Amino acid sequence: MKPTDSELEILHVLWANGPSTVRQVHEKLSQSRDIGYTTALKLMQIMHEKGFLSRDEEARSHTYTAIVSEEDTQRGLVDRFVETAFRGSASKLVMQILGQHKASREELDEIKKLLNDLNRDS
Amino acid sequence: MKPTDSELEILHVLWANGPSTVRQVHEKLSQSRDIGYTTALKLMQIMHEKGFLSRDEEARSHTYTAIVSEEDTQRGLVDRFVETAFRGSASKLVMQILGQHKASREELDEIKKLLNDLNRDS
DNA sequence: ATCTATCTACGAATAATTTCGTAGTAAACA
DNA sequence: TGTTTACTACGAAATTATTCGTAGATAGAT
Repeated sequence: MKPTDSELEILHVLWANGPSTVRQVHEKLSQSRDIGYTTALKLMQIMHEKGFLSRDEEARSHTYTAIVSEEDTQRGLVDRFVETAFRGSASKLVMQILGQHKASREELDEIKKLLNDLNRDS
Repeated sequence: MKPTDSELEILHVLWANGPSTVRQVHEKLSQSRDIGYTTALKLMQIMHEKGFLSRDEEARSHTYTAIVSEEDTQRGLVDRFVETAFRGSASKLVMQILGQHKASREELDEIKKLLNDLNRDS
């Protein structure tokens, strides 16, 4: 299933920092936007119900861990996005990005290398 | 502002077919999913209010035209998507896609050409 | 002239998401 | 021991998106 935008914010924190308490996640989120503690709590509870997060209830403050991987999640999101925004044409999406200079010189080189590797295989 | 998923469906029809009546759009949408006529109507009315579509009310069946361009819209969507799903790293998104073999050989070649051109400019 | 089909407008139900307040409980502290 | 602090659970409000039914008007057909 697809995480919502708010859920993604939380996943990013957990992916970057590893298993965390609500307090820790809330602290991180607070750096970029206004959000109440119980809002973060509720979101993480819901994500636990949905199976996005596991929860260690040993300590009084539970520790949450992302069950879904960053790669798998992003793959799903990209699939959906390509479908809705680009009617299935992934290459049009890539062209859009590259045309926008959304990547630095180094990144472009990295992408080029990947492309060459792909060509070699196929 | 960002069009919703349903609104994007309609925009895609208008971008592909040019100015159309609700009837025509509804017909197209019906090909891919179940949707009532008045649902399509309502959506297009809302999109008109939001400024996504212009409307010619001369005839009894109004003719709607996409005001926002496909490119601009997609640019906005990509920006947002890169932000929420990839924390701002466009190149990670590109790598994701290319790694997924989501593009055909020809498309890959086209992308490579674009990359070369970009390198030349910068 | 009447009936039928087609159109718009509008209200409202439903669902999904986001938000936070309150209550209850346990721990830490004075 | 009593008070303050920190935590979870839960309910529910607010918002946004999606859906469609109904009413009223107009055009076209009989």
